[in-house]
Amino acid sequence: MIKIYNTLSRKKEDFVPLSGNKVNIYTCGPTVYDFFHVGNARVFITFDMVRNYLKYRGYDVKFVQNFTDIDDKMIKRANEEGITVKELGDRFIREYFTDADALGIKRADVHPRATEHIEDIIEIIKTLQDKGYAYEAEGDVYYEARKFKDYGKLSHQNLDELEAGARIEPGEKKKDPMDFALWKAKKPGEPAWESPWGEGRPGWHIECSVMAMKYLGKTIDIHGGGPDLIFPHHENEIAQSEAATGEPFAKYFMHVGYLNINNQKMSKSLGNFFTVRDILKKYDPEVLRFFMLSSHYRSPINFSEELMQQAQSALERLYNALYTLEHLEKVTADRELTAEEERYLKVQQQHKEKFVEVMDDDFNTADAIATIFDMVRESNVSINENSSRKVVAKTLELLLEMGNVLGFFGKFKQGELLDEEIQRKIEERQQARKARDFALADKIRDELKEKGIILEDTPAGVRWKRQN
RNA sequence: GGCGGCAUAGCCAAGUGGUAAGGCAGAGGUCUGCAAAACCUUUACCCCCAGUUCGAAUCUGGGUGCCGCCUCCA
Repeated sequence: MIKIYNTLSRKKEDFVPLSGNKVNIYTCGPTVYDFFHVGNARVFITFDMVRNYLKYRGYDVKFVQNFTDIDDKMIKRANEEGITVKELGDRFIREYFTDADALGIKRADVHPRATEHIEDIIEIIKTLQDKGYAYEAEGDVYYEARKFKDYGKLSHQNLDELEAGARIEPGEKKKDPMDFALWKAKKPGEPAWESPWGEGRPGWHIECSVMAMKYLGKTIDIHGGGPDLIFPHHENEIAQSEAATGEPFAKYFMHVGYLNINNQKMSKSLGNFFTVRDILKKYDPEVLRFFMLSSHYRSPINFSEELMQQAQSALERLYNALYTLEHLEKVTADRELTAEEERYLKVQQQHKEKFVEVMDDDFNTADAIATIFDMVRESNVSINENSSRKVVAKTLELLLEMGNVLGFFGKFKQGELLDEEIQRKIEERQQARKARDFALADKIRDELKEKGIILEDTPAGVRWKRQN
């Protein structure tokens, strides 16, 4: 039984989908006004992992992640760049996919854009107005928070407490500080759409309610996002959606922990801001992914060069085991298993069961990675050139299976062949070694290293791998 | 002021009642022409104090420190 920590109850709950083995997930995607940063990346990677794992466990997952392509930041940036909001959005949606693809984040089933759902948004706002939850004020439309009696159930605050901390901006047309905009009247120079309230654009929160509902139905199984979305964004989504449909908006809310820099929240004003694009200049994307999944998704994590280095070394250990197994698969004999090998496979099977057990427990990827390391040690100790090929193949298969669930081992190309020239060089070096001409042997090894091929001499022959 | 989180080895990080997984780094060793990889050995008063319990890193109370949300923010 999979357990998920639900922000609504602040408890781990048994995961029971609403409808059989179908699971609908909606996560709040980026506002596409810039490259996304490592904090965003953590959220995307986390939900990619969640989605993978649920599929691995046999669920039929439908995954939707939106692009916010109209809001204050979009307008501001577009003006700075002297381009339209549409052009800005198009550009950074492309950039999103470039980085997300690199990180091994799979495409959602639907990536809806807010600006392509203006009609749907207007419909819902009208519904809210008809039901008495929304009011118009000089071309703006606001949601009246006090009308929704469950307001605050996600962030576990009551309205009066919230209101004590709230500010009213000068010139606001709200009746109450906790009310929030569903529709904003056009200001000079802003993109706008026709509506029953005049020209304007949607507020931020309503887009997610509308798109989630449109693609996944009135109630979704899992809704997720970054920690700072709990309030007000998700709180407001609940208020809008549940007022409009009369049904629960989402069964489980999952929120990822912060990614900090030097134990502080990343922010542009502190100058501790890293885009994924920058990180990938220095590190392999999979290292970033490994780093993220080395901690539980709800824990805050610190980002630093040192930790990236550690992650890189750790990942390398995993890859080394893979390369060794692949090499052994070529040189071992195809024969029946020994009793010892049967026992070994049983132990490996237990590691895999442990992997599933800890992943079932609210996606404990840190523990899951530990089971992969356990399996690797077992393999390194027990498997060698005298092993049965079946055992080698089975080990490799298990490792790849577990690694792939977490999105690792994307660079491991099984059965990859070196081109003939390199192959010839390796043989030439072996001849030199046999003749004890180590100067030549080392020279060849260095030459190949420059081409990114690392040679390692093992009892089972020469093993090669690609650098990084 | 309201709400919440965190504190485990040099670094990172699992672990919610039975005396501490895993990784990185360090030291020593084995193997090896060298290198690499791998393996073995080695490193923890679980922030402090009190309590509950046969037994607590794990539960309770108090304290200290750090962080976050309550305002756009992943």
